[in-house]
Amino acid sequence: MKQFYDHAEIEKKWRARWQELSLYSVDPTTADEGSAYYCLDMFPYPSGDGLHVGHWRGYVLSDVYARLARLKGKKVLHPMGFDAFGLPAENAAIKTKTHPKDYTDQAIANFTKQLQQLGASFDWSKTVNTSSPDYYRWTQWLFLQLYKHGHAEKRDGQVNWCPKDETVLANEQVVDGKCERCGTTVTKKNLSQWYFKTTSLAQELLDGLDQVNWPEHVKTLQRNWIGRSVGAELSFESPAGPIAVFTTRPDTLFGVTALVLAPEHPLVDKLVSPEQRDAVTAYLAEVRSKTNIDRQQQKETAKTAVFTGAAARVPLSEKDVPIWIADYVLMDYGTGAVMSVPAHDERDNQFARTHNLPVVPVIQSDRSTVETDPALVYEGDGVLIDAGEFSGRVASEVVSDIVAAANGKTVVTYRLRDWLVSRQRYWGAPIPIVYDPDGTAHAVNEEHLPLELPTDVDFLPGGESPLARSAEYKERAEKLYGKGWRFETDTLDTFVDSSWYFLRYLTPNDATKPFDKQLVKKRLPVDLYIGGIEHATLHLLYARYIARFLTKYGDDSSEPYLDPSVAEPFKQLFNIGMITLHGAKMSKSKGNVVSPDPLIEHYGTDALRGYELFVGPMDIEAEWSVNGINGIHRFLIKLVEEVRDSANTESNISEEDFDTYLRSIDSMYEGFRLNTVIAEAMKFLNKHTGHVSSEIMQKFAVTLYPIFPYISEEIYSLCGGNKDSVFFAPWPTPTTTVQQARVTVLVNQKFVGTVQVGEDAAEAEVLDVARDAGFVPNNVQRTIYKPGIALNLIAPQE
RNA sequence: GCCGGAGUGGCGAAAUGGCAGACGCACCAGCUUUAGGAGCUGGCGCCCGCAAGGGUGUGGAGGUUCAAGUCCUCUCUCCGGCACCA
Repeated sequence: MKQFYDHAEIEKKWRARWQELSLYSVDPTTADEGSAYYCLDMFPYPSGDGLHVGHWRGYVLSDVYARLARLKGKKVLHPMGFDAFGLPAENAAIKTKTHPKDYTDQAIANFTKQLQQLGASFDWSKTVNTSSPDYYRWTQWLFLQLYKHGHAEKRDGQVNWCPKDETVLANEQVVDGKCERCGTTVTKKNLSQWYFKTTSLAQELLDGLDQVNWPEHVKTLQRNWIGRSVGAELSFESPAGPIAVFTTRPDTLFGVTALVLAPEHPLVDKLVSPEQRDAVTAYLAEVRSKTNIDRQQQKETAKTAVFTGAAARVPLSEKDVPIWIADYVLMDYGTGAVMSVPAHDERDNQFARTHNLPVVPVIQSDRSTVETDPALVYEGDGVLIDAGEFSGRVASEVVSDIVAAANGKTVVTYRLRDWLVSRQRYWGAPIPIVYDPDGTAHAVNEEHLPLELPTDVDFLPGGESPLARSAEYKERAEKLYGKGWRFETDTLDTFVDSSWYFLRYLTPNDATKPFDKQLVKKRLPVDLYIGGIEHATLHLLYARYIARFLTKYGDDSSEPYLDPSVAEPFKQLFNIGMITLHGAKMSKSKGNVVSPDPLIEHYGTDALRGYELFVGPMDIEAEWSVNGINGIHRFLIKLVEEVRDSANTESNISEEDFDTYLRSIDSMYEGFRLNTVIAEAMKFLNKHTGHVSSEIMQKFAVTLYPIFPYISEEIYSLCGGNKDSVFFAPWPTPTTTVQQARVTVLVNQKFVGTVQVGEDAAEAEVLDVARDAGFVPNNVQRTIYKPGIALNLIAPQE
């Protein structure tokens, strides 16, 4: 049968035709607001390993929606580019002793070729490459705008350090205490680094989630990551001055038995008494030697801590409590100081019991009144006891009174940390900062952008940026800015590159500005963004932050860089389920990569596209098994055979039949249920084999085109489709009216079947239809009709 | 611990509260054959039965309803995320 479906021939023919017609190249300026459709893939990191069948799934999915939108009359922008800076290229280059640029350019060439095999409708005239100076000059420009508005700043702090990659990492890049890229256990280091102040937009980032059509679990991940909590800041007097304490439970103030500071708290040194000096010094040294992992593991064990020798006065109660230092208190959350209430907080309780501090219950509960076990912690609500003038009142109801009486203020705190963007690596965009001879930072002049990567360096990592070893880079700074001036030698996190690429796709070659504000307003937000869940708290958060920044701040005038309508850049997000093999994500290092090449060779691109979608629901992980592709292939063969036969067959397909099919797949396409779209198409063909007329087949081909573009073109043209390509065909619309209501027929309260009737059908009409369907017994005495829902027939029992 | 999501044949999975298992894979039987790991026809949840047919069935226990995989309550298991965040 194969001679009738020569996929290689068909693909070759139509690929050439598409090329000739420049079908997928879109001028973004032509669309009006209503017809613009932006279908975006999370752009890939071009690794030398190439594409596997897992990568395919997302690109096929986005292509389906790009083509579908086109058939429905949209002016579709469907670009593809490369997130080309980053560690893997650098590491691969080190390993193979090539330059990262050569490695990357080659990988991009290879990727491009492989992406073209997909038969996807990418507009390659819009492509971007983040490692190209034409692109990263604008990444640097972006940094300078953030700097100008106080959103980029350099500061000392304890940072996550990956000893293997020899670079710092952002909080989001540390997963389970390990480096997201290489899995090495992350350690701490004190370094002066550049940060973007994501925390200053935390509330906006949280609120914006309510406006986007994203999967609920992704929104939840971001909400958890931002981690808003409302509490109060109270001031405790100490010998070293007032100490601010953040708490979410001001109602437990009277139960405070200690004040605990983070080891890095600035007042530690001033507070320590001479007798405790040695003990504190030893403890701080011990803390410094611990990794994050060590520190976290104490959660289950005892809490280490040391007494400072000083005391603090608790507001309102005016009691004096000891001041301790413990590493379970984090300097970068809240104020770095915690009021310890062991009776009503699990951690404080562990701490207090380890160090023999008193446990004082101040909220009455069944347990605390009856029991005397200090290990019992009651975190719920209740009536206050031993709480001065507040005794006898309900804890949750006196929070604001206590805050006011203690001269505190209500504050909101976030778990989100600022985004650490410095990297001590070579293959990234140089941070456009120059230091004067005194070491003061200055923005690089915009006319000096792009600040290009020096090429005269050995880029082996060594704990400081390879850029610091470049003689040329040093000379360049002095030449431009004067003797003793030097450039910042760290490079930017690659997530900065990818935080704005979707803006650049509209004007990828504009040498005068990073993006066109008016065009962006017209084309964004992105209508459909497709990518993996792994970016839920990385890329998606960073890109939202940058978009927020650009819509909030502007050049010199009051006008923002971007129209506020783009504050949420991704209107709809779809998370593509990963393809696994033997339960694991495909990767070359695990050796479980399935290449698409032999499958394309044997079954064709269309069959592989279809199978990628048919393996299961698109948002669910799917285990790869090659067996199923046969079924898709057989369907395509049948399709071609049907076309061969259709010239001289009489159709037995009513308009209703086709419309029923059409309505089903329409709603399935809408709901991303592409596995069932394919199932419906199979069902339709199976049912009507031998009886599909050319006319119906033409329409059928259009409905299959988003998924199977090559074969659809072929059968469309064989059936007399009179356009150059299905691309210009209209999406079929139903010609018949639908029978809206499905009415249930019951006899003596017992279900006998359902009938389809018009939405506002009268009882008599429903009864007629039910009788025709054989549901109505002869001896019906009475009928009860709930319009549009159920028809109950009462008949005497035999 | 907190927050999400999911449990349906041998497998991937379908099912606006209305005849569970569509569609496909695998398997079985028969046919065909120019070889088959090709094609065609039929069968295929489980139990009883030669069959017609009957019973039973969507992790478990209750409930709502004429009717529940679907809605409600409780519960078990698995997956994902966050977690010493005050």
